[in-house]
Amino acid sequence: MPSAVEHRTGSDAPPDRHREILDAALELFATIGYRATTMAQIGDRIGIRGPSLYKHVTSKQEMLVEIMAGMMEELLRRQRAALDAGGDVRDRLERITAVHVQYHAEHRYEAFVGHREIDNLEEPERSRILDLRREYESHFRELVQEGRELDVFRTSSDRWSSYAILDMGIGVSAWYNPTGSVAPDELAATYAELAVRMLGAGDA
Amino acid sequence: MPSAVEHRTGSDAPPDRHREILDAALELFATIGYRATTMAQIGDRIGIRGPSLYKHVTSKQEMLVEIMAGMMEELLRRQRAALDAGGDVRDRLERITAVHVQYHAEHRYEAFVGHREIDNLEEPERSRILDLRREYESHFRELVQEGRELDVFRTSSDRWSSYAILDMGIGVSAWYNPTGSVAPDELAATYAELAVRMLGAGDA
DNA sequence: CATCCTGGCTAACGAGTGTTAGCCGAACGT
DNA sequence: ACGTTCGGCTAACACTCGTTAGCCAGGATG
Repeated sequence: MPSAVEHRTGSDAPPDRHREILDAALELFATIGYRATTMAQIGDRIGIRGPSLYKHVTSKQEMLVEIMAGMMEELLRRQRAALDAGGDVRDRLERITAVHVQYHAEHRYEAFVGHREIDNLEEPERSRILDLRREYESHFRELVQEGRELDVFRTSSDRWSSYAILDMGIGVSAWYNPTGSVAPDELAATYAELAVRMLGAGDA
Repeated sequence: MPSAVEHRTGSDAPPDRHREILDAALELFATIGYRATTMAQIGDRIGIRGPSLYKHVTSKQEMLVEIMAGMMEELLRRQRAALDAGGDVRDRLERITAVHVQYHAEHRYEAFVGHREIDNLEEPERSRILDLRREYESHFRELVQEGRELDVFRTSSDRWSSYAILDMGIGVSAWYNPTGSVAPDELAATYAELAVRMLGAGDA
């Protein structure tokens, strides 16, 4: 289920301009930033002029909202699925870490924009998305805490450890190269292992 | 050696406008971003008008250059000192990790801007600073590699592990609260421990 | 006292940009 | 055939913002 529609080859398949525009915008937002991106540039990417975009989207700001809300909701959805799959604390922490990293590799543009452009969202969307993010982060913290109380994890601070895991995953979206030789799920598994080792529950 | 000059209390002590302006700019760049920050806002912070800034700085872009170059050079300086202090691989890795984290906590604005605004630097400054960053990162990777070859560290990839350590430190600059109860050096020590555990060299 | 320098100010320019208005050709339904 | 809708286009508006020009008060300097 690829989210990008590539070059129009001829004139078959319905263009789905809305998606096409959002994909172009996403790439530009990720590459040069929301404020630096102009409507004309987005139009260029799909071969139309800037003002023509308004036949398909309502504003630049709304495009950012759509991208960021979609990103955060999808991320939470996957995290919840990982948690609902059950297992012991360590299993669940490995799974949500893997989900976290895999998403940040597979959807590095969405993830990168999702973290970098929050302050360019106008209220009330900004607060709404920050709430989602807090919920997302809290699942890591609660799991680390649970593991520590069960003596599965050893850590001096649930908060710092969970932030460390979160941040090393977020970092992936900044350097991951999809044309490289490492697959997202491979990277995810490696990072999950790093995380549990960090929490003092390595397989030694 | 605090870099910020706070509220003018009266009219003593030379204002050192240049520093004052850079500090105001830094705070704004970190808070709302380089492109979103206007010269008028920077002026507001120190009680003068936007155009008056040009009596002390040459341009907005040059302020960004000064901030980012200063940050990266200072970071490298500290890292080199940590490496030159010697010790075995594990000692050195713990030390550069601690330096990394401590700087990102103590100078979270500089660090945050340093990573977020790179693409807003015009060439050739951008390339120059990216070179410094690559050098900085390579020291982590080389140390991880050295440790792995000596069987001190166990890791499936020097590159990924070192990126993980780097990114969890960078993340600190985004969430660290200087008015909180945790001191930068305390956090640094904790993260250094997390790092070596991650590399399979925990004290267990 | 006269002069100059420092560092503020306002006014204005010029470039860039999101968005709106209004036009028009092509495809399509009836 | 004909009207309507879709989705392009150009022109233009409204506004923001970095930067420059030019003025002036006040203190330092001779």
